[in-house]
Order: sequence, then C-alpha cells, then structure tokens
Amino acid sequence: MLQQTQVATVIPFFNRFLKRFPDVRTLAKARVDTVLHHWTGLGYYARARNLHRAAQIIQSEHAGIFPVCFDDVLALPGIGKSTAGAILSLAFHQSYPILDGNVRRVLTRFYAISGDVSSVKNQEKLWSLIQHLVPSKGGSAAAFNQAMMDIGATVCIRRKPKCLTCPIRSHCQARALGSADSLPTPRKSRVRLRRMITMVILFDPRGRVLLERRPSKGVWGGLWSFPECVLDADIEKWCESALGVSATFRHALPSIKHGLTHFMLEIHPALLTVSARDSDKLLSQDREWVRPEAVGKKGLPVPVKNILNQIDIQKNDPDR
DNA sequence: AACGCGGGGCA
DNA sequence: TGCCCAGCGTT
Repeated sequence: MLQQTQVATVIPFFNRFLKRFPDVRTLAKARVDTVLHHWTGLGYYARARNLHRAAQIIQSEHAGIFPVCFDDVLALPGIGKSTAGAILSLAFHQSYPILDGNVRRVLTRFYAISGDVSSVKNQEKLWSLIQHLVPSKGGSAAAFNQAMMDIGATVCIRRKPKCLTCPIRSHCQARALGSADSLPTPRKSRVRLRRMITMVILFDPRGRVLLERRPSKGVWGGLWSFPECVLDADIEKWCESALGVSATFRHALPSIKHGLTHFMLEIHPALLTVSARDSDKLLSQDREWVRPEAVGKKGLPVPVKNILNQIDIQKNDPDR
C-alpha cells in the first residue's frame, strides 16, 4: 500500500507499466531485465522481481488465472497476509482484513494502543482486532477495508490528525485521552551512516561504457551498475587486480549523494579508458559494454542513470 | 534530515 | 523467531 500523497506520482508510472505488461502472460514471459527497466526509479527493486516471479507462478501453476484461495495468494512471492487480504477483499469480495500502515495507525489510536507497533505482542493484538472487526460479508469487507485505509490516509494521518472531522471520533480512545498526536509510539530512530565509494566507469576505444549486473540480493538487487571500489584505492591498480585489465585514468566527475535506507551513499565517479586488447576480457553474462545513450532495456539505479545521461551530454557538447 | 512503507531472508 | 534490510516521497 502506498501513502495517499504518493499515489498521484505513482499512477502515471503504473499506467506505463500496465501498457507494457497488460496481463500475467506478458509479464511472465518478459525478461527480468525488461521488468526492472520499467521499474527504474521506483525503488524497492525486489518488488519488481517478486512481481515477475509471481506472474510466472500464476502462469505455470494456476493456468494463468489469478488464484482466489487465500493460501495460494499468500504463497506468491512478495505477498504477505495484508496484501493477500487486500487482493481477496477488494478484487474478489471475500472477507479478509487489511492491516497496512494506515489501518495500523487508525487502530492504535482508536484503541489507544501504546508501545512499539511492530512488537510481536502488538502485531498479534492488531491482527486479532482487525480480524474481529472486518465484516463477514465479502462486499462489506471490501467497503470496510477501503474505509479504514481512507480514514488513515486522509484523516487519521501520522502528524496532526484531523480528529475534528473524523467520522469515528466519538468512540476513539486516543481522542478521549488526548493522545492521538503521540500515537502510534514512534520507533527509535537509527543512525544513518555515510558510505563513500568510487564508481569505476570504464570506456572502451569505441566509447562504450562497462555495466555489470549487481547480485540479486542487497542494494539495487539485479540492477545494472558500474564496478565499484573503495574511495581511496588506486583505481588503475584496482582495475588490474580486480578486473584483470589495464586502464588509464581520464578524469573524475563531481560526487553525488544518494540516500538509501540505512546509509547515505557518496558516489565518486571516475572515468577510465581500457586498452583495446583488454576490452573483450571483461565480457561475461553479467558484464556488458553499452553505449551511454543506448543502454537498452536494463534496470538502472537512479544515480547510474544520471551519470550515463551526464556522460552522454558531455560527449555531445562541442565545448568539452 | 527524519520517517515509514509490507514483506523476505537469515541468524 | 526476531532481527535487519531496501529506495523513494513526504514532511
């Protein structure tokens, strides 16, 4: 589920995504690179991979028809209890609850539940509450779930909730106690560290750059990016030892700051040229020489996409 | 600059 | 089973 305010920016994206992958079959048979390409900039790239895998499972195990049994939906990658409930109640009018961030906030205020929302105890409490609250009639469950999410998204918002216009204010315990503003109990924040890396941007004699596919787990999983080395490394030596090629340093681009969940990444792009005899050595299934202006259907992290654009602009700028 | 999202993966 | 993780938009 997305925050209400994010929906407007995401809708054009989904329209494009749906145009490219209009049905399960199209998505299932697409290459994962193509799917990631159309997901570029949205973040949480594991979601795109899960969506793709789910389509393949629906295609192979459910004859291309989206399953309507809770356990089958839950078994799809990327779908947990809440999302399964959302699909079955909203799309198929079955009686299952949704417990997303919005609903969770409404409940913790309505019942004045304090303490860490994500603790096992509170999770059980919230699931138990919402399971008892959801109407047993499927059509009513859909309306109820939608209403709960709408209240959370528009009235019972995280900061400065609009209690005065809330349709369920008369029975809200947090409002009675005057504690709506301080619930849900904020989780303790973590320090976000800073990490600095060098992105090694290798050019071959034909002006193409080297991209490599990142591991499917971790940051930018499955996306294509530049090789990386630690900031204070001798980059030419690093190319020799890590990549087995001789490369000549050309120049550096201004550093880029990019925020990720648990750290702030400071990227220092360095441009190098690989000798003609070595450029073929780098080719593999997960490494490709690409023209900066024609990367093709690959998923790219936002900063990598920006760097490629920048390189392309510089190349076509006669002043450079 | 801080925060939260719904779920997966790994001790 | 409890924890840690992701990339973006909003505030």
